[in-house]
Amino acid sequence: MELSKNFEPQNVDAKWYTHWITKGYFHSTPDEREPYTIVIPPPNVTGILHMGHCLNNTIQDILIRHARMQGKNACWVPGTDHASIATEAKVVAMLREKGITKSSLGRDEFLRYAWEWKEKYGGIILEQLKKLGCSLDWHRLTFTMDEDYYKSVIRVFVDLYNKGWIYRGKRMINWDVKAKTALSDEEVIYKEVQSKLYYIRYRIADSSQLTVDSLQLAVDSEEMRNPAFVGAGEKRETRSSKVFDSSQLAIGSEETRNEKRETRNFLVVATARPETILGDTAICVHPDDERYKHLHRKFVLVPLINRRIPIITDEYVAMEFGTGALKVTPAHDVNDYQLGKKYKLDIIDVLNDDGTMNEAAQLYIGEDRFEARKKIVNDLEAAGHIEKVEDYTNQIGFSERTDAVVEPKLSLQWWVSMKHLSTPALQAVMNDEINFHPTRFKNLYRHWMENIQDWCISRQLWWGHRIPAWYDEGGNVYVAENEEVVNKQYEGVTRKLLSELLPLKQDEDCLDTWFSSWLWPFEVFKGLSQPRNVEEQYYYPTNTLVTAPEIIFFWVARMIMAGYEYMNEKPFTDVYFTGIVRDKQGRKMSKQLGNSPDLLSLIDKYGADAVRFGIMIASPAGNDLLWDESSNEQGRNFNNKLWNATKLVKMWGEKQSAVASSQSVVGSSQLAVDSLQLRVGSKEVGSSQMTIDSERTRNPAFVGAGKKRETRNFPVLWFDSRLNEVKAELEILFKQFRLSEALKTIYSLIWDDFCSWYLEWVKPNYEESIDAETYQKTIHFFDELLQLLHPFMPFITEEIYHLLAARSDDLCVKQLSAISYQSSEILMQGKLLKEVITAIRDAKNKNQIKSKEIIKLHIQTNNPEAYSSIENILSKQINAESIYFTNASIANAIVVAIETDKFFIQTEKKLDTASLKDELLKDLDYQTKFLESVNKKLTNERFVKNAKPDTVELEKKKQADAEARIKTIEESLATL
RNA sequence: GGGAGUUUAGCUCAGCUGGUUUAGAGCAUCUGCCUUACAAGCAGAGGGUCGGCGGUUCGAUCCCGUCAACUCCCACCA
Repeated sequence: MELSKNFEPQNVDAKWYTHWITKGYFHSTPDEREPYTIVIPPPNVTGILHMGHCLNNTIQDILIRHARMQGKNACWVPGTDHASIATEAKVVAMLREKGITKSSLGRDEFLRYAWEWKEKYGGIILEQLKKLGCSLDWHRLTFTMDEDYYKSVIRVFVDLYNKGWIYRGKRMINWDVKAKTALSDEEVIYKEVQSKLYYIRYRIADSSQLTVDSLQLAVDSEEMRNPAFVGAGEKRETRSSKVFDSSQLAIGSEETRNEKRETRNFLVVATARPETILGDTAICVHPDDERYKHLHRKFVLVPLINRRIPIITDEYVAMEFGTGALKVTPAHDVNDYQLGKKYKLDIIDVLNDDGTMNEAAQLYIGEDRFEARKKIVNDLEAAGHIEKVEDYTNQIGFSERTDAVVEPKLSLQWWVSMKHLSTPALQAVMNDEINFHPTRFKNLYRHWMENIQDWCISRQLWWGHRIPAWYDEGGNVYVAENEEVVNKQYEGVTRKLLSELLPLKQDEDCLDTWFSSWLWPFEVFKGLSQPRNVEEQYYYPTNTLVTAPEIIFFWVARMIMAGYEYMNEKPFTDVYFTGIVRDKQGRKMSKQLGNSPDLLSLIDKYGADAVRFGIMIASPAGNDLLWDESSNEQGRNFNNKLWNATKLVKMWGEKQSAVASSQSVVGSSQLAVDSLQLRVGSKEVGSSQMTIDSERTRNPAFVGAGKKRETRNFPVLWFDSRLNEVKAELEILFKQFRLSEALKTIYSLIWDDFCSWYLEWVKPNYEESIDAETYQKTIHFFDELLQLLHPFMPFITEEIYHLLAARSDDLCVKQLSAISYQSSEILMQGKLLKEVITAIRDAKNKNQIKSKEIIKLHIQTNNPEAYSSIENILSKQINAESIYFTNASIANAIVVAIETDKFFIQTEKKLDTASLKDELLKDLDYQTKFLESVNKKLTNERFVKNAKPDTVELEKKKQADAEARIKTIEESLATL
C-alpha cells in the first residue's frame, strides 16, 4: 500500500472514533478491576468548545486513556449543565428576534421554548468533544435537569432548610438589571472604568430645622451580622426635637481648605453616581474632621427635591477622599446600606428592577439610570449645585453573564449558611485527604473557606430548579419537595385554616446553577436519588477532577462540601488545576476580544492530534499558557515525523517479509539471525527474484562477530534500555500530573532517540534489506512508542498501529507492558556513541568537509574494548571508510577530544590549520578555567572536610578529566 | 488595602526542595545539505553575570531577607 506524502488526519480521525465507539471501549460497568473515574466539569448547554475546554478535556482524556491502558476500569462521565442565566439569556434573545417577550409567554410556555432550544442546540459541545477524541462513556450522559437529578436538587434544598441552614433574608445583593436577577459575588467582574467625580453642593437646612443627635444609636452588632434580621427598612421615628443653635453655624467655616467653597450655606459632597442623590437619606462625615465639626447634628437639603436629611458622623468615612463628606444612599450602595442599618436611616430605593428610575426618585421617572445621570447633572448645573467635575478612575462591577453594570440592590433572597458545610470540607484539603495540584491552591482555598460568606442561591429566572417553597396569602412560607407534601405536612390547624382561603403560590425563582452542580460527582451515579446503589459504591469517590482555578470556590469547594454532607465521603482524591489559556499577548481568551480561535476549524486544519499536542506541549499544571497557533504546527510536524517513520519501517517490512515468509525465522537462534542477513535486489520486484546474500550484508547492527550475543545488536539493546528508562520516568511524571513534561519526554524519545538515532543505526545500507530480528524488534519498539503516545495523540497512533502490521486488537485498549531491565552500561555506551558522532560531524562541518565525504578515523584510547560494539555504527554515521586504533598522534589530521579519548580525522582535503588552532585554543582556554574552578574547590580544606564524600570524588574525577583533556589539546596543538 | 504566583537564551518554558563539568528543551536565528522516510525535513552552530541588592553556607538558579516589575485572587474609598 502506498502511503501519502504527509499524514492526512481528515479521514483518519472520524474513522477511529466510530470504531472505538462501536467496540464499546469507552463504556464502563462495574467489575473486579480497580476503577478510575473522572466526571467531566459539565459544560454549559449553551457552550461552544473553546480553548479552555480543549485544554481541560484533553487533559482528562489523557488521564483516562492512560488509566485504561494501565488495566484500570476507566470511566469518564459526560454531561451538560443547564446554566440557568446563560441559557435563559439565549432563549430570551431568540424569542426577542421573533418578537416575543418572556412575560407575554408565561412560565410554562417559556420553559417549553427553553427545552426545545436545549434539545436543538444543547448537544453541540458534546459533538465537538468527540471530534477532539474524548473517550467519554456516552451511555452515562447526564444533564443537571434530568428528572432524577432535578428531584435530588430539590431534596437537598428541603434537607438544608429542615436543618435550618437555608433561610430567607433581605440583603444587599448584586442585581443584574438586564437579566433582572440577583448575582452572587462570584458572578460580578470588576473592571476599571474612566468616570467622573461630581462635587455637589447640598444646601444646609435653615436654623428652624431639627438636630439629629439622638440618631447616633448604639450599634446592634448581632443584627448587623445576621442577614435574616435585616428587615425591610425598619424605619423608626427616633428624632428628638432640639432647637437648633444658630450660633454654631458660622464657626469653623473659614478653616476649610477650599476657600471658594461656600461652606456657610453649602456642604459639598463628591459622588460618581449623581442620580442616586434622589435616594440619599443622610450625609456622613468623620467625627474627627475639623472641617465639619460645626455641622454635626445638622441637616442638609437634597438638591432638586429638597428632602431634608441629617448629617451623621462615622469613622468609616475617609477624610482624605473627595471632600471628606459622604452621601449615604442605603438602597444603592453596600457600605451605605451598612451605615443605614447602623443609624436606622430611611431606605429609599429609586430604581426599578430594570435599572430605570421609579416614583420614589420623584424625578426622571421611567428613565434609565445612565440617562438620568446625564439629565440630573445638567439640572444640578443649572441650579448651581455642581461645584466641579473631576475625571476619575474607579472599579465598577459588571455582570459576568450579561455585562450589564451591576446595581447593588436590597432584596429578599434565599441563602445557605455555610458554616457547618465548610468545616469538614476545609479539613479534607488541609490534611491531604484531597490533594490539590499544584499544592499552592491549598492556601487560596483555606483563605476563602475561613472567611466564607453565606451563599445567595435564588435567581430571578425560570430556567432551572424552581425553589420548592410555597406561600400563603398571609406571607407564611412552606418548604417541601412538592405541594402535596406541603399540604400533608401542614395539615392541622394552620393548613385547615388556609385551605379555606386562596391556594398556595410557589416561589417564582430558580436556584443558582451551582446549587445543582455541587451534587455532580455523586448524582451522575444517582448517589442521592438511589442511595447506595452499585454504581455509586463502585465509582464514588471519583479519582481526579480537572478544572480551571477560576471555579475553585464556585464549584470545587462546594462539591467537597456536598460530598461530605451527602455521601459522607470526599468527591475526588486529586484536583488538577489547569492554567488559563491566554493569547500571545497574555490576554485572557474571550468572546468580547475575539481572540479565541475557532477550535473546529483548527481541528479541520491540523487534525485533532496536532491540536491536542499544541495545547499540551506547554501547559504545566496551574500555570497559565500563552497559546499560539504555531504550536499546532509543531504538532502537525510531529504527526508527519511519525508518518514518515512509518513509511520507512513499512518499506523495510515489505522487503523483509518477502524473504522472511519463506525463511520464517524470527531471531530464534543466533545462527538464524546471521543467516537472515539478507539482501534484496533493488530493481527486481517479484519475490522469486529476491536473493539471500550473506556475504554482502554489512548490516551495521550486527558487529563484533565474536561477542556474546547480548552485546552484538547494539542499537536494539540500546533502544530497549532507553525505552524502559523513559517508561520509568513517565510513570513518575504521570503520578505527579506533569503531563506536559511527559509529552515532551515522549516527543524527544520518538523524534531524537528513535528516529534520529535508532532508525539511522539499524537502517540497512543501500539496496540491502533488514534482518528479521531487528525488524521485529523495531516493530515492537514502534508499538510501544505508539502506546506511550496514544493518550496524548490517539488518532494517529491507532492508525499507525494498524498500518505497521495486521492486528486483531486495537491500541486504544492495549495494555501497557511492565517496565523491564535497563542496562546502564549500554546506556553509557549509547551516550558515548552519540557524543562521538556529533563531535566528528561538527568537526567535519567546521572544516568544510561535506558530510558525504569519506574520511579515515584514528582513535587513540586506553579502552578500545568500549568501541567494539559501536565502531561499525560509528563509521557508517560519519562516513568513515575505516577506523584504526592508534597509540600515537596522527599528523595533519583534525583532532577531536572526548573525555580522555582522541579522534584523528584524516581527509584528502587540505586543512585550514589556523582555524583548527583557534578552535583548540578556545577549548584549551575553557578547560583551563574549568580546571581552575575545580582546583579551587579541592584545595579548599573546608570543602573537602564538609562536602559529601561522593561530591569530593566527583570533583576529583572532574579534575583528572580536565587535566587529561588539557594534555590532549596541547599535544594536538603540537602536531599542527 | 490583604493574599498568592511569576521573573532563567529573542519567544514559550524545564531545572522535582544546595555540588551531574561554567544551567537544559522546543520554537525562532545562523551555517551546510533537495543524502534513497521525512525541506512541515536532515546535519551542525551561536545565544543566558538564572530580575537587583544583601545574607546563610566550604559551595546558591535553588534556602532566608529586601527591593523592583508583571500576573492573578480576595476586599471595594463615595
